[in-house]
Amino acid sequence: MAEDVVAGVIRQWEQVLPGLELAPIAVIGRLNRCFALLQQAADAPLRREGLTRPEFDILGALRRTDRELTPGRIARETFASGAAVTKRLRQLEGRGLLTRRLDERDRRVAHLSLTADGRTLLDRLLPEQLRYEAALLEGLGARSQAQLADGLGELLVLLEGRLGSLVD
Amino acid sequence: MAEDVVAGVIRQWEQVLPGLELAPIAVIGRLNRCFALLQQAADAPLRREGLTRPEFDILGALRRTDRELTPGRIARETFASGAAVTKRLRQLEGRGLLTRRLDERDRRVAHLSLTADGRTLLDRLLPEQLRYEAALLEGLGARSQAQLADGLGELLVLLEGRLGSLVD
DNA sequence: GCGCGGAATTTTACCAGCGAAGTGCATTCC
DNA sequence: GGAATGCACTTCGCTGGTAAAATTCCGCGC
Repeated sequence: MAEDVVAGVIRQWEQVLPGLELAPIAVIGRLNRCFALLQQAADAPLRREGLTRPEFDILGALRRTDRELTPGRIARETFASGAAVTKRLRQLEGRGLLTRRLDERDRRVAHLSLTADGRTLLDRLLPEQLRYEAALLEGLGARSQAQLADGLGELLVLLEGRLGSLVD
Repeated sequence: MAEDVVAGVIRQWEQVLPGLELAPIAVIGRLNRCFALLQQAADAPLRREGLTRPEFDILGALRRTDRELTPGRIARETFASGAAVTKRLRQLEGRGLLTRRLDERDRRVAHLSLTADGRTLLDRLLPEQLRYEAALLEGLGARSQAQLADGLGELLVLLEGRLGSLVD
């Protein structure tokens, strides 16, 4: 079995500063690297359509919840800051992928929904994107994949819970 | 066992667009979220010292390889673009954490190394950072943690190999 | 009803990173 | 030896992100 970069890094540390508890690197370091590589690799189909991953996430959130969402809700749904969402909405609205409807009762809030174009684009792009991602993960084998998904799920629960308590 | 956000997302998709192969989301979607949360949470000790994670990585690369490195080497070692490294080096050099020595044979290249200050800072910060990360992961249990590290390692090997071939 | 607290969103100012172009240098090849 | 090629690094212009302030508005308490 080939060795990944991080294993080498860990060995270096052991040699230079022995006695450290390096286990976190094995998880967090690898996670960081995987993310960096995936970001480069995994969004190719999106980029062909001129979409970034966060933009795609917004379209996806609208599609899968299957109703209008407010900017604030989208921000929470996609783990993004309000300001970032504002910019992305403007961009997507400009491309005609979604529309904005003002609330009559509370005029601070807007309700966003996919246009026909936006919906068509997403419905075409999502399966393509999923196939592409599946191809990337192919070498893993179903078993490892499920195991990895489980582990990440546990971690996610943990982090979601812990955020705010340990943050300092 | 509590459920993570992504499980909910997957269920939504199943309901709205049944028949899609959603397995990749279980891995890649979770990985993305974990990364986002970790980035917020895990770098608190670094930020207290006014360091970003990529800057810390540079200091770490110099410390653990235990010799001078060129900017290019650092870029490869830390998975960053050349331009990004240039900026970070300037920053770190300005703070007196590392020094630049010009090569005499080839005056294009510089050799960077930690100053005493930089080394002291890293040697103090690294254990602190590791303890902090360990605390974040604590709830996982050693078994899950090792399993997760393994899975991520496999994935990393896969991605390292595949990059360049599938990128389009 | 009127003002105040606070919420939802946008705007502003700024910073980090990227790709591409630029600079300076070594080396190769005639 | 001198042009040509190509490398190591930096600079430049731009895009996209954030934090904090500004804007707009609701609804409560008096």
